[in-house]
Amino acid sequence: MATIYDVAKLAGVSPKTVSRVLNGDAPVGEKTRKAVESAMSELGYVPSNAARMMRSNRSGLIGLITGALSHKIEPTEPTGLPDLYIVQGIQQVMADSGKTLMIADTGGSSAKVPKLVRTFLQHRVEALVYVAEYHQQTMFDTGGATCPVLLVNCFDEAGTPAILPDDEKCQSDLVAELIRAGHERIAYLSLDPTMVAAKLRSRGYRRALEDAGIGCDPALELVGRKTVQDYDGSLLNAALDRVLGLDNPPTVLCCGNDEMALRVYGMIRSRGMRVPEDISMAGFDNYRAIAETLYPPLTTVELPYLPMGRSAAATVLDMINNKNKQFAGPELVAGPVFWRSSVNALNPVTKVRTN
Amino acid sequence: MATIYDVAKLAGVSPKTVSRVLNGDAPVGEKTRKAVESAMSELGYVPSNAARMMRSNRSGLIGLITGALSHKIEPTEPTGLPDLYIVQGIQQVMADSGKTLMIADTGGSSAKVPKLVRTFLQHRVEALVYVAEYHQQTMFDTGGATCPVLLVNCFDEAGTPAILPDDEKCQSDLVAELIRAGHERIAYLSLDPTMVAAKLRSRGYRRALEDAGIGCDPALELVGRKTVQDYDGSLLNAALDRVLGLDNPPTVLCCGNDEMALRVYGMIRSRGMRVPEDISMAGFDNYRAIAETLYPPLTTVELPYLPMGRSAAATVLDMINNKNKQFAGPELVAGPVFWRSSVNALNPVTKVRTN
DNA sequence: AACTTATATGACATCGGTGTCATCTCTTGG
DNA sequence: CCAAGAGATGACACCGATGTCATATAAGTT
Repeated sequence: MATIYDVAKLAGVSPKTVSRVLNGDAPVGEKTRKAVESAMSELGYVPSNAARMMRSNRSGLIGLITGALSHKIEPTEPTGLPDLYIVQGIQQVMADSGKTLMIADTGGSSAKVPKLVRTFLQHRVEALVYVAEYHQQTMFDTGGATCPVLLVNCFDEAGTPAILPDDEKCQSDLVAELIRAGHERIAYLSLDPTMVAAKLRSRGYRRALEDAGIGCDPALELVGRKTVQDYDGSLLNAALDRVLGLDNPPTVLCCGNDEMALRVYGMIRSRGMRVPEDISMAGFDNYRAIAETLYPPLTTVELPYLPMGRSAAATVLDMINNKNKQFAGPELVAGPVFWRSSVNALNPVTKVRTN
Repeated sequence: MATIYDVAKLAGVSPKTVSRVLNGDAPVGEKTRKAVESAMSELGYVPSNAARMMRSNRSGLIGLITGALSHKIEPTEPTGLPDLYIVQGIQQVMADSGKTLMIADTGGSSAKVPKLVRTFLQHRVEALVYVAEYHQQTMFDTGGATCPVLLVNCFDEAGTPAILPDDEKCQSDLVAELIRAGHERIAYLSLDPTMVAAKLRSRGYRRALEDAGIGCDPALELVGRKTVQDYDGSLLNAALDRVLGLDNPPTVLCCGNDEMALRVYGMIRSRGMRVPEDISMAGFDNYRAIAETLYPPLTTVELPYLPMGRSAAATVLDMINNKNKQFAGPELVAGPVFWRSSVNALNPVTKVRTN
């Protein structure tokens, strides 16, 4: 591979002049520039990043650690691949910034993380980004890295800067829309409450009710799924029995996510009820394969994973450029409500968004 | 960041001795090693890959270019994300080999490729891998790279080494199973014949018939989809009319892919026919969301994208280690037939595989 | 003309490792 | 007892860029 010396010799100039042509950081005579440029293309010269970096101490690399590439990508499990979207968002912004993204996959085992971090540090990445597959608390072992670290879709006790989905606000926005549409008896079927997202969504549900001055009825708030593995739906069925059997039953069922809504659609129908005439339904995630395919299409709310990725990339670049700057609390990113026909509008409302 | 000199000074030895401890390439006294190791951990020393590389001229990097991260990941479009699986496979093998994979995404525009290649060359990648999103012919602009180049899921005129899915053998294997099950009138509804995969699958269909001594009936081979965008299904419906109206109609419908089979299921039913009692069905891709969910479950065949990725990684490593070695023709990788109840067994057969 | 300033270029050291070669100290066998 | 070989360590140059400083020429100013 040709070096800057080869180019210099062929062009009849000093290596430093070639360097100047490369970087444009000092004036170079027109004739000299031409000579250097033709020498470079003749030799197929490409500057070595390694050599460049030794001098400047800036690698231009960002290390990204994720499990996004290693899941089973099975559309039968409607998880929606959030981390892949986040990685996309990060990639988009980085590509424009001139930094190069190094992506390492954990292959599903977090035990590999320290080794991956070490490799990144050997490459002198300017920052480390860790993307989790769902909203959770983690312990990201930075192996004593001194570079900026950003967590995405997760957070830790130490208060490392993080970009998080605003589950609470999304749920609250959705419930607020339901209230605007005239509903007051709103039931909530939550996911496993040990999940961070489930807790936040429930809180958002309650906050929307309180903000509207309606108040929470504990009888309307039930757990619809106990563990991530509990797929038989018996818990959900029982919860549904209980809430529909109330003296003052709900007019809307808010589900912890779209998949649960899909199941509830079936259970509602097998009870001889219609959506939305007899009861309205709402989901969470805007998992299109479900929300748009169901009949009637499902009103839901979306966590903006792509924007989260983009925001994460912007934050990282900011951290690199302003090393001293303090980054306060986690950044929360919320997404839009998608209003579809699964909710019966008791009041005439302005549509929020139909697509 | 601590350097090897800092470690050497703290441990009271020469930098070269520290280097020896790092690489284990020469004997070091027990006491000296201990001293060096504790100095390293005390300083949090991590060797600089850039410096290391300058001397050894081996970057330990593999460049991967793909659009896998940038698609719309919409399970409503049942494409199956082949390239993402391939990337996974490559990642798995690379992680074990000690090489670091640099992944660059084209963001859907192939115009970015030369720039990405250039960035990779600056990092002195030891090989370049290009992964296409579907089986196709390409022109991969290597920008005069002198390192090994491998194409995956695509090929070019120049005969660059490539790893390809064996569409022909997969289709032929599937049809051979249908014949073993006693079928002789086998129709084939192909994808757009301008697609490489469609041509190969049709060829596999014909070869299986010829190998079995049955011979091809042109009336049984029809185009079911003209362009990638043609989703209204009118062409498919017409083709179905034609083939079902034959004096000697087929006993099986082989579809260009599982998605087409899904549509045909509906069209068959709306004609009052049952699968498989009145007519058997087969697909292609083993796109689980469809093949396992349909009733009855769909017999189909799978292109082994993950193994293709693993094979690609192994090939690349081989190319790096044996620069002189010649790599003949593209490597074709085939996958298994999944035998499900959409095919009526006219003969008693041994099951191939039910899951 | 003398002086300032801008433009254009090169010499040389340096970044942090590793390859080469030299040196020194022990063993060990003849 | 001494040569030969193994083990342990260091001095020094080098990989390919760029930062610093020096120098030479041209152009503009008083």
